[in-house]
Amino acid sequence: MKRKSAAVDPVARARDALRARGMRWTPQRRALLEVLVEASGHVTGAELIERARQRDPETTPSTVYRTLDVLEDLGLVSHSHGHDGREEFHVWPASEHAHLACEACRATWEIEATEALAMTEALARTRGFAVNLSHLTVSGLCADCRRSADAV
Amino acid sequence: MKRKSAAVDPVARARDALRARGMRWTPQRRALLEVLVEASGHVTGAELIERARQRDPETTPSTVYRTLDVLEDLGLVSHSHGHDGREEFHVWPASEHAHLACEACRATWEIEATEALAMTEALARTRGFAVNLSHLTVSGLCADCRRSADAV
DNA sequence: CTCCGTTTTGAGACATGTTGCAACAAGCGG
DNA sequence: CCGCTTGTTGCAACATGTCTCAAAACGGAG
Ligand SMILES: [Mn+2]
Ligand SMILES: [Mn+2]
Ligand SMILES: [Zn+2]
Ligand SMILES: [Zn+2]
Repeated sequence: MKRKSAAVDPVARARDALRARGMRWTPQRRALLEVLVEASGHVTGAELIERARQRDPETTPSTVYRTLDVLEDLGLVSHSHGHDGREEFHVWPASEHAHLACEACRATWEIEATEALAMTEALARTRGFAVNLSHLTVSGLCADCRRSADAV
Repeated sequence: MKRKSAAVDPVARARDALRARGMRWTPQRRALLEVLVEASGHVTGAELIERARQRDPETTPSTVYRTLDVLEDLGLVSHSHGHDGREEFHVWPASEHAHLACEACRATWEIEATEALAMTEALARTRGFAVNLSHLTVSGLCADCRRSADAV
């Protein structure tokens, strides 16, 4: 049997968060939330539209993008940027992390907060700057690709 | 009187670099190079098209973007990404640096290589990863905006 | 100077978002 | 259940790039 406890279901949590701010719970938002709970890893806006259209072919891009903005304001999703600079949404990550991306082989890795501490600490100390870790993508050459490049 | 010495003029340097690779020196590329030498700071592709059109209204976007790619391959320009993820080109920077961007007030700062060393070193040591510093943009809240946020 | 192979350009279609605005509808109060 | 208020949607236009392909032209050879 289902319980209506406050925060078990992410969809219900989103609904409550919206209503708490005087915003509305619409079928379009509900549909996107359902897509998001089934997503994992990093997903672009275009991919989310695609998936939402499988549920409802009437799905409109502008509504999806606007909803993603709202959800980001509520802290329910976050985004970083892929190689092309395109936004990639990150849904309910297990832990906050930054991203590492090899420009050559296009592989990516996640950097946990502890590993990123050296950098965030330095910027906090010297500049009082609070780094948005989830938004951060560090690109460059991974160990393997670096070796290949040296060989040339 | 003008000298044809190898590398004084950035435009000539670009021309030589292109020819050395069997690529061609065209009026379109020359025009963009002339725009670039007069640019400073960070400039988006759209802005460069705009400026190129002041010289030659026939300027075509696809040609500009392709030329920027070529120049980046040659190491003559580099890009990072602004708040919206849009590419921002950096022309012949005095020194290689990363970027710091406040999400609230939209101010930006440059981080010199020495200051970024803490991070690049850590990633090199733990992962053998070579960070592309010029491409890096760290976003978050600057000291001032952090204070304002706390006050709320 | 002319010819030719290869690179480059420009046009147009396409991809991915963003924005203004009028119509719509969620949710509240009566 | 009904009507309002106000947040939301969908459309269309716009912004910024990317990609394909035929036509143009750079630059070296003859
Ligand atoms: Mn980039
Ligand atoms: Mn972003
Ligand atoms: Zn790699
Ligand atoms: Zn700020």
